[in-house]
Amino acid sequence: MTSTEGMGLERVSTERTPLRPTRQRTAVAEALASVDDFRSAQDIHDLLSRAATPVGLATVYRTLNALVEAGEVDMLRTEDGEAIYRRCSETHHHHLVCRSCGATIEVEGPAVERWTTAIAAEHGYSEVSHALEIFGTCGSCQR
Amino acid sequence: MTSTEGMGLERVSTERTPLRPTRQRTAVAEALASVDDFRSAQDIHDLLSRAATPVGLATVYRTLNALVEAGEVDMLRTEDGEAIYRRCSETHHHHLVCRSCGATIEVEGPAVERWTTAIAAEHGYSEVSHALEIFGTCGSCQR
DNA sequence: CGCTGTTTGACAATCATTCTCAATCGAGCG
DNA sequence: CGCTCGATTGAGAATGATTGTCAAACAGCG
Ligand SMILES: [Zn+2]
Ligand SMILES: [Zn+2]
Ligand SMILES: [Zn+2]
Ligand SMILES: [Zn+2]
Repeated sequence: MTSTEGMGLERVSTERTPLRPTRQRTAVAEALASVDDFRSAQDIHDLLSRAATPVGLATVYRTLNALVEAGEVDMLRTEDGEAIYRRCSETHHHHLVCRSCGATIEVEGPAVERWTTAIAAEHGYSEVSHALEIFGTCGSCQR
Repeated sequence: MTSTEGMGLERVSTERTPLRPTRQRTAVAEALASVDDFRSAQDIHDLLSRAATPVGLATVYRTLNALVEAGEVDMLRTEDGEAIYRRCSETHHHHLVCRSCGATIEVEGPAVERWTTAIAAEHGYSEVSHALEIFGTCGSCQR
């Protein structure tokens, strides 16, 4: 929660080529940390050009993907297929997203986890993973 | 299950502008009926040009979207954001998809339905909907 | 300082999807 | 039938997100 601290950017990808914590990579991480809902790569890019830390669009995409790989951020797709990103907790969870303002809440559901693996096994599927998002209208957007 | 019978294309969209069952619209519906896994719009288009019933790409997209609107087909997105479509049962369900060959199984989970609405209500979200897909490697693709 | 592998970013290239719009179709009508 | 008019089609252009290119800028190191 301390801005960039603990984001683990300094040690992204414990395997492979250890990424170097450059100015632009930090900037992207900070931008993500400064908002609490999902944003598109272009949003982040705009946000950074508006501020005093311009970062090339290509770099924003590269960094975002690296962060997703590293499990530092969650990525999901809007109705029309655009990728949106959000800084999330490291543990497995799902999202309750406001369809109107984008307010996001992380939720956990052991029952769901159990159910999906059970169903998959039941049908002989292995290496199971799943994607679950809940959409609705949040309290503030209601009235 | 009887090829095109009961696909409801003849009465798509009971509201709005009642769509006319044209040659190309029927062709797309049949193409979808002939496969049992998810296919991209381009796949359908190729499939139709290969056969003796060419249908313009734009029309394929238009028809597919119409069918989705009408709730006749399910659409979901691949990892890289491409839209894929599948003829499905009318009732609410989820998908267990083979990551390798695409084999799809429709599954139901009352528990999940209950959980999502409960969680949403708990956080003051209304007009709740959700998206859940399960991915894995099917039995045949295992060995 | 020079050397070398990494990172960047302006710009071009991809690619799925949508838009345009003139040509074609088809159901109802005289 | 043959005509009319809105619905439909499709070739090709346009859009827009994402990725690829590659030369220039950088960073750690001897
Ligand atoms: Zn809201
Ligand atoms: Zn889960
Ligand atoms: Zn389905
Ligand atoms: Zn399979």
